[in-house]
Amino acid sequence: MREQGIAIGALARRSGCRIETIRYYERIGLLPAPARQGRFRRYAGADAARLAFIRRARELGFTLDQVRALLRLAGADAAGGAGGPTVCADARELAAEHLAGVRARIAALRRMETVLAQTLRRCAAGESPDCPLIASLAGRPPP
Amino acid sequence: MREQGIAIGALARRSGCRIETIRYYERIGLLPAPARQGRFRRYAGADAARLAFIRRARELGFTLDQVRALLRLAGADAAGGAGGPTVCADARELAAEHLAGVRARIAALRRMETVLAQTLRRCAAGESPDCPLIASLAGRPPP
DNA sequence: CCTACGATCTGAAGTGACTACAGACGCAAG
DNA sequence: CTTGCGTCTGTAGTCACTTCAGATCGTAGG
Repeated sequence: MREQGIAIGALARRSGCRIETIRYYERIGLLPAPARQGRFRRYAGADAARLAFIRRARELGFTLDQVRALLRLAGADAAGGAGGPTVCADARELAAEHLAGVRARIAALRRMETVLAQTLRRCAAGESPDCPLIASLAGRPPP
Repeated sequence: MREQGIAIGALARRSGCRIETIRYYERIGLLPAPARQGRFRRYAGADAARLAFIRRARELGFTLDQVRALLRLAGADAAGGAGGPTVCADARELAAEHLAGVRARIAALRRMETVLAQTLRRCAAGESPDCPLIASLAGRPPP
């Protein structure tokens, strides 16, 4: 058995994470330190699965601390036993909180979008002597 | 003339920025170093107006670099002259780019929201043996 | 044989926009 | 006298990476 697992570059390609990100996750303890062949990291299937989990969670906008918690829950889940419903309830709570945050951010961005789009329309109309965007930022309200 | 201008705390209250933020803006050159009375900063009306401009721009989501550019444009605008239309066109371009970015971020957040809400519904239903959220993060797709 | 290349390694520093903290100063009221 | 307030300076911490400098290794080409 010469080559067990894959190199970090291969893992990066497979996972869509960058090499530096993978090493960063290792440094902060999100990924375990993998096996080494000489000085090179070699990743097994479990490592790749864990990284894929992290990546999906990140794509949903979870913070790394939340990902850490979700990984712990996933581990408790996989360990089996009667914890199942508790695990799901905990995960649900975490996700619900995160969803609320996402919705708040959407709302904030939409308010920005509305004002920006409105101001830009008045800019494009070009009826004012001074720039409506600059004017409204300067606190000279539109008539 | 004993007391010219207002103290940093008063400016913070008036502007809605925190004291530390005001000093931070000064450090990075977004606000000019104000006059001093002894060791205390004293802000004049122009400073307050500039800070208000910054704050409104930040509320619309512009980055500090964009705010810097907008301030320069506002200055050029106030200087008067034939630059007016050019200034407005530049500001419009800046804002249009920013608006596109805001819309992209809204779209990304909405994708997250959709997936999160969907998964949470399946979680709440509680029909699966394992947690649907954990399962989907682990790459075990829903049936 | 020498060299260039690609992949990897380590450790440190930079990003954006603040926020927090430590420790000192000066002035007024109690 | 001491307490408290408001301010000062300077430094470091946050989040999730990204970038950089400089070293090391095996292999392929000339």
